Formats: sequence, C-alpha cells, structure tokens
Amino acid sequence: MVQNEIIESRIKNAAPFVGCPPDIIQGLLKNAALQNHKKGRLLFIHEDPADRYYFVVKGWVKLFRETLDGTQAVVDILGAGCFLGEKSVFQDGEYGYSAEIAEEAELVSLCTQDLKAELGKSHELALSMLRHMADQNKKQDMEIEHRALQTAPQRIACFLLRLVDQSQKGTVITHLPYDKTLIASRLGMQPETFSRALSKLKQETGIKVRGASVEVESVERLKNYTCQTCSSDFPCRDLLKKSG
Amino acid sequence: MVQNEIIESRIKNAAPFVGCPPDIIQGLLKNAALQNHKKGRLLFIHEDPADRYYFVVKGWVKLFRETLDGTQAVVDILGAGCFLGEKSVFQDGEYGYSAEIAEEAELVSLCTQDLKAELGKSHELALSMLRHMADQNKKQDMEIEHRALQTAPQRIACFLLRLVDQSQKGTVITHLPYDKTLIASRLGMQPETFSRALSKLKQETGIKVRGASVEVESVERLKNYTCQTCSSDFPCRDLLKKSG
DNA sequence: AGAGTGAATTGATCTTGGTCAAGGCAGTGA
DNA sequence: TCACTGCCTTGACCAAGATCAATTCACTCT
Repeated sequence: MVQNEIIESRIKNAAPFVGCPPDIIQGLLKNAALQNHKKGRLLFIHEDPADRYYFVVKGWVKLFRETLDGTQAVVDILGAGCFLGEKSVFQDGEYGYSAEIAEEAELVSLCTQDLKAELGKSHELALSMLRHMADQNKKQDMEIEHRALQTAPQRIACFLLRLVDQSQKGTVITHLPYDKTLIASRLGMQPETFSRALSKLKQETGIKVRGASVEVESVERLKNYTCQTCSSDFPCRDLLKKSG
Repeated sequence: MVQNEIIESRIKNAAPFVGCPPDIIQGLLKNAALQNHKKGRLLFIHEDPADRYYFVVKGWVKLFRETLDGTQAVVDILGAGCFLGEKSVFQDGEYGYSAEIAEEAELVSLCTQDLKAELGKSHELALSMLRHMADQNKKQDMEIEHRALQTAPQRIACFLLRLVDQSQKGTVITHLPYDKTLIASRLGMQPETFSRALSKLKQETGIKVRGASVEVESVERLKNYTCQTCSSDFPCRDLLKKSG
C-alpha cells in the first residue's frame, strides 16, 4: 500500500478535508487511485452520471461546457491542489461541466459514493466541505464581477497579479503557467484579443514579455492599472485559499 | 409569541433548513424578527461585519458591489423565499455584497451567531446548507455562462422564460416583477440597451409588451430563440430550486 | 387640470472586442 | 537542414453594446 500512503500525504490537507478524523480520511481514500494523463485526455462530460471525482497533484485541467450550437465556454483551469467533480454529490449526481487534461497531469481519482457516505457520517467533513463551497462561491462571485467590469488588458493584469508573489518588492519575474490561447479562453476572450491586450498592457504598465516569461517591474503599477475596477482591495481575499 | 409562530411557519421549509429537527429551528429563530422596509433602505454594506442575515418574505432586495472607481455592479435581485447574508458565516464573518431594498419588502432578520452555533450542533442543518450552497454555485455557473454567451435580447428572453409557468401551452401573460431599469442592471446591461433589446425581441419572437405586462404567444418560440446558446436544456435545472 | 418627477424610449456616435485572413515564429521529426 | 505543425501575432473590418443627449410617457401631488 505504498501508493495509498503517497495519496494520503498529498490529499489529507486539502481544503475540503482539513480537520477530518483519520478514519474518515481512510473512508474517503478507500477507492482512490493515482493516475497520469496526457494532454487532451477527456476525464468526463457535462451531465454524465458522476462516479469519480478528482484531485490535481500536478499539471492542469480544463473545465468547460458546450452549448447546443457547439460553442465551447471554458469554466476554469485547475492546477495542483484543486478538486473537480466533487460538487456532483450535491447536484443530482451529475457533473456540472466537462473536464479535459490541458497539460500532462497527475491526478488522484476518488469515488463520489465514498464522499457521499462519509459526508453522512462526519460532521467535521460536512463543515469543512461547507467552507470549501463558500470559498468557491466567493471565487465565482469575483469571476462574474471581473468579467463584467474589467477590460481585456485589466483581466490579463489581474491574472498576472495572481501569479506573482505579491509580497515581493521590485522587479518580479513569472512564467505563464500554460499556453496563451488557453489563458485567453480562461479569461473569456479570443486569442487575438489576448495578444493585442497584452501588447497594450506592456505599453501601459511597463511589463516585459518574452515567450512565457513575464517581467513585472512594478507590482504597484499593475495594481493601479487593474484593481480600480474591482470591489475588493488587493491583495484579493480569495488568493490565499486554493482549491477549485 | 404570535410573531414567532408567523416567522416559523414561513421559514422552516426554506431550502437551507429543510429536514432540521424542531429544536434546531428554534435555536435558529431565537433572535429572529419580522421587519418591513421601504424602497431604498440599505440593509448592510459589502465587507461590513455580518451580525444579521435575512429571509425575504415579500418584496425585492438588490444585492450589489461598488468598485473603487464608484461603479455599481448588481449581483442579484432576490424575491420571496430567498436568503441573503447567510454565507457570511463561512466568509470571515463579512458580507460579500451590499444589500438594498429594491421594492417595499417584508423580511425576517436572523442572527448569524445563532446560525453558526446551530451549524456546529446539527449535522442535518450542515447537510441541507451544503445542498443549498451547491445550488447557489450552480446558479452562479449558469450566470457566468449566460453573461458570456447570450446576447442582450436572449438574456431578456431567458429572464422572461423564468417568469412564466413553463408547463403552460398557448398564450401566457406575465408581469415584469420590478422596474425595467432594475431588470436591466440585474441582467448586466444599460437601460437603453434593455429597451432596444426588448424591441428586437418583440420583432423576433412575437411577444407583446405593454407597460409591465408581457404577452408570450409561444413559449416554444422564445425557447428556440434563447436556449440555443445555453449548455443545458430548457427547462433549466435550477428553475425548481429557489432561494438566493 | 397642470406642474413636476423619474422611467422609458429613441437617435447619433464611439469603444471594445469578435471575426476573417494572412503571415511569422518556434519546436519537432525525418 | 528543411519541411511541417501548431501557436502566436498583425491588419482590416464588423457588430454589440455603451455613452451622451433629447424627448416622451406615466404617475403623483397640488
């Protein structure tokens, strides 16, 4: 059971599970499995019956929905430390979106039935899951606000601010975590718009971009440019709380 | 304690409280009070410490946030059967938005401390609150999708479809629940855009509008016009579940 | 009935981002 | 090294919705 120990060490401190007694954690992990997936692999499809949910150890997963007329809307891109499909337990046992591997990923696959069962047993688990859901809620709230009020360059700046360690002074260098096209879809814009908006952002805030690496000369300047049209002060409240 | 009985009868079957044992309900209502408020009354402000949360018995409440540069973004408009401010319990005891009476309203004001205490005691309450939060989540998901993919006339049509009893055949007549300006802000558009989009909708789907009353000749035609750009079939899943 | 108020409509113009088309650039594989 | 592929960028044009300004409409108050 070496694999199980690895899984346990990675997952037991994840947001929805903190503070749970060990036997509940064991119950949750009863049917867990560590998996590796290649880019492009489809994990599940919107409205399919949900038997598994997942925890991201490494890599990136794209969540999206498809409309009747075929358009694809990206819901989120999840990285290490995030869960996906876990909310199906409260939503008639169906997935609320489709999920596809965006960059080669290592996942823990878990059983939704186990989650349901343990939720019924453990009050602690229910409470931390509640906190987790509330955080998700807040995150979506901000997403709605951002999409409504921010311009394309501001949305990119906001994305960058969330990448950099905000406590740092002076010049900071970061790397875009995945393709620009994917970032664009994550931010709800077209690749062309992303490209142009990034150019504008360079002019306006003095950042420098070469390939995937971004040099932010003054975090302050980025904040001034972006956070005016936001209802909460920077650093954003949801930054410290991870898990999708 | 006549007032308490009135309150209890109205609130005990609300989504987050269903299936709770009577003593827990009593605990929740310990510091409850029935209130009447005039239009324009500010209930609480974004990021203020949250001591009360509310249940809407009658009327309409506007939820919104204000950005640093003064723009107001409407989060939602809540009617009878909805809660507001209840999520503060999981969000560091702060309100996630400001709330203002949009149309003369009757509310039950409840104590967040009591909610917190009872959540700690009752596993049932935690579980139904969890379901409630999941529904909210789904609702927000749809909101994001709609704002991204629907045109202004489609958003209005979607709003109308949610007003009419969808099972009805033939011509249906509804009434807009509040001012057009308010509906516009709820749908994230300007009043002018709303007006023009409504005209277009009249042409395209044959609906008739006079003042606040709307005559829908064919619900089917409205669906065809709107639901193409949506990822879930009509009738939308979230329709049956109320409570904001 | 008439004045006054706020909501709603309409027109003209502008801005943002989307769409379509054409290249450019970087990494891969023979 | 050279083609091939996919990602990214750039340009020209378009469409949706925002903005600004001017009425018009509906309702209340006197």
